[in-house]
Amino acid sequence: MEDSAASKRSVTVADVAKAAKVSKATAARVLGGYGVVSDKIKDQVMAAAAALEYRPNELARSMSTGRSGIIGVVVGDIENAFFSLAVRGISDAARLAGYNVIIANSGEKLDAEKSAVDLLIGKRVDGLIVTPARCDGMDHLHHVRRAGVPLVLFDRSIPELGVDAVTGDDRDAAITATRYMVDRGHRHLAYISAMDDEDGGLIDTGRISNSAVRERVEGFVSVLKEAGLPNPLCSVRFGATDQQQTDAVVRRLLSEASPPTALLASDSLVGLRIFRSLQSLGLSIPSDVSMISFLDADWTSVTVPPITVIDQRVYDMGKLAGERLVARIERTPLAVERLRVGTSLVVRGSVAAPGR
Amino acid sequence: MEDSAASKRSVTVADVAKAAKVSKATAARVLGGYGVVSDKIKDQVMAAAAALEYRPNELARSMSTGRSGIIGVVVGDIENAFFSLAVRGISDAARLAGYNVIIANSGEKLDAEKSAVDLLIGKRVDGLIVTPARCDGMDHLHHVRRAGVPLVLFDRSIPELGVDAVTGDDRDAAITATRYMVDRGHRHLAYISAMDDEDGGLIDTGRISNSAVRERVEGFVSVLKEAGLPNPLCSVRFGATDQQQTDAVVRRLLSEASPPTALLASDSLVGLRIFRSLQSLGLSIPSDVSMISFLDADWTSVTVPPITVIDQRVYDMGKLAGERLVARIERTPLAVERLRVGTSLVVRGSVAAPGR
DNA sequence: CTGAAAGCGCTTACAG
DNA sequence: CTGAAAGCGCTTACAG
Repeated sequence: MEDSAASKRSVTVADVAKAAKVSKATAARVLGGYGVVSDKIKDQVMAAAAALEYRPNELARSMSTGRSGIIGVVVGDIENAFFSLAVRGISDAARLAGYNVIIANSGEKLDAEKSAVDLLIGKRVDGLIVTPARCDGMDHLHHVRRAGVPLVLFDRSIPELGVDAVTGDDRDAAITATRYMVDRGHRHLAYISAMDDEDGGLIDTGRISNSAVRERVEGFVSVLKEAGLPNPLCSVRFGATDQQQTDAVVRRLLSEASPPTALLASDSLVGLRIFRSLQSLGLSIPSDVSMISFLDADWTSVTVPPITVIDQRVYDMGKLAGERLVARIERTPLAVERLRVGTSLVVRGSVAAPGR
Repeated sequence: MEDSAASKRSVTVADVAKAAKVSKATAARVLGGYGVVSDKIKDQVMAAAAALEYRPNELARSMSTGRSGIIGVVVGDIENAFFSLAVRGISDAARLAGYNVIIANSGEKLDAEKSAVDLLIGKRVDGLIVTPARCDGMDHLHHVRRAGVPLVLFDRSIPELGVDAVTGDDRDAAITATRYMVDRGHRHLAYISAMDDEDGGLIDTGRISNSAVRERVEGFVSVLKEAGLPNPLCSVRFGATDQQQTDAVVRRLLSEASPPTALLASDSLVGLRIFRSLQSLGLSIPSDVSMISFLDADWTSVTVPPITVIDQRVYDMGKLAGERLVARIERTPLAVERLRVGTSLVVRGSVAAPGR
């Protein structure tokens, strides 16, 4: 017990060198696995290192080499299945390339995102993957570029930044899902997102600061327009940030003059909340209200009815982002581009013709 | 584009010092926020730092101070809701105390756990929280202690190690849940876990290497014994690692001479798989088979019927572990102990009297 | 209050 | 193949 109480100075190359009776440089060479050393001496050093339980100080190593071997990832909310799946994809790609990952949460707040980025830059990460909370406000990201740290955007793109982005095909996905519902006869639809409520309702889709949401909304709206349905912008609702807010959004929607008969949920958290709202209102799916949710989250397949979803292949998105960043770190010559990962509609049982 | 292509040398205290026309030491003092500096000079330095976009190199800082400000966390699987919730609790506690968190996955494999621990020690984390894959095989954890790095065990305890552990009250939780089912008349029960199958069936609960599972199984078995039910050990099944394996386990169980009428799932992933297995077998819950799952995962409340669960307060567990580790890092005098976070049974609709 | 020097534990030329 | 020295960017005594 007492032996661990005092945080003793850890054993260094110098200690190993002394024990092995060689110079620091020689010990460092075998311990660091670089340069050339005779087998005999190598064995000596290894034996000494093992005896002393030497563990390299990666901090010092990074200081000398200028590489930390760490990839920084800033996500919106690690508890969201979307992000934890993405992080696994990123981690897998990173590990394969010999990098480790350090994760920070922004809570989708610009301020938190800024400090997370600063922190990671401070730790001298070799590269950064970030899910920008807003596609305006990007000074901190410009700074990352100026600092020469490779950057890949995830899930959302900011063309003005001139960096790679890995996203879904959000517009197409929204179009497919919306059309699917329109084709089944729905004339009153609503799109529901957890984004902060733009006060005063949505005037202009171009002003939505999250590019993924913007493109989905644009896809949604375009289908409504092409079907000749009125006021498509009024069918887009924000603010479904928690169960209570979602209940309010859904209740307000359903008490309108022409209530929607079909709902499109912007992510699986919103989808789950909508499901609960409808359930608590005693409405049944799909006979009273149809719904489709983004993301093939686990809960969507075990409800009654199971939920029709847009499968986003988030793991692949994460993996691709990780691979892309590694390529950048290693200076592979590559044009800056936006990589889109395709989605597909998984038809289950939550959409029917508008009923009664 | 070209300006970011070359990863330019980053700006250092020396650069700022030169621009502010002061010594390195002085610049370092204001930039590092230590020592005393006149307001006038402080302003000069800050202005220069802002102009140059100085960002401290935390690596160098850590080298000098011997503190990294990082807490390392090794979890079984970050995609498991149990761990992502725990990580949020840990992160919150860490952030509050001014620490950052770096997460590594072990996939519940001892080897991966060992390298993750080595890696984190190499990065000179200030402390470590680990979910030991096995409660035997703990050389690497002994080494952590010998290196003087504070360590807190999460979810599972290893008394021989003499370090703090934060766990649930697994035995009591299992007892409560099992009793609940026995009290409703069940005489044939089974406990199902995703742990690797011990070849040859379970002989001795003491040999289960994961203490959380062991204690749950012991609780489960003790209730069966006290109810005078035969062969309690045979009612414990491992290997429900994925859907296919779980289907096999469930099918085997239900085809026995006296098939179980009530199932206890060791975690929410296993619970979900069991739910699907039963569903695909056309069995209904609870009229054909009753079930209870550990962890109040989101899917459990939206199924039909909603699932009766053991609510584990995982966020609190994580927070407590984080706080405890911080206290250790900061040398708060505290006895080594095992902290148990209480659980509660959330009764929903998945248990009924054994029917038919 | 400010500065010059040493040191943290590595790696990287540069000699021998 | 091996060693002595300088340097990475900070902080920390030690002087002045």
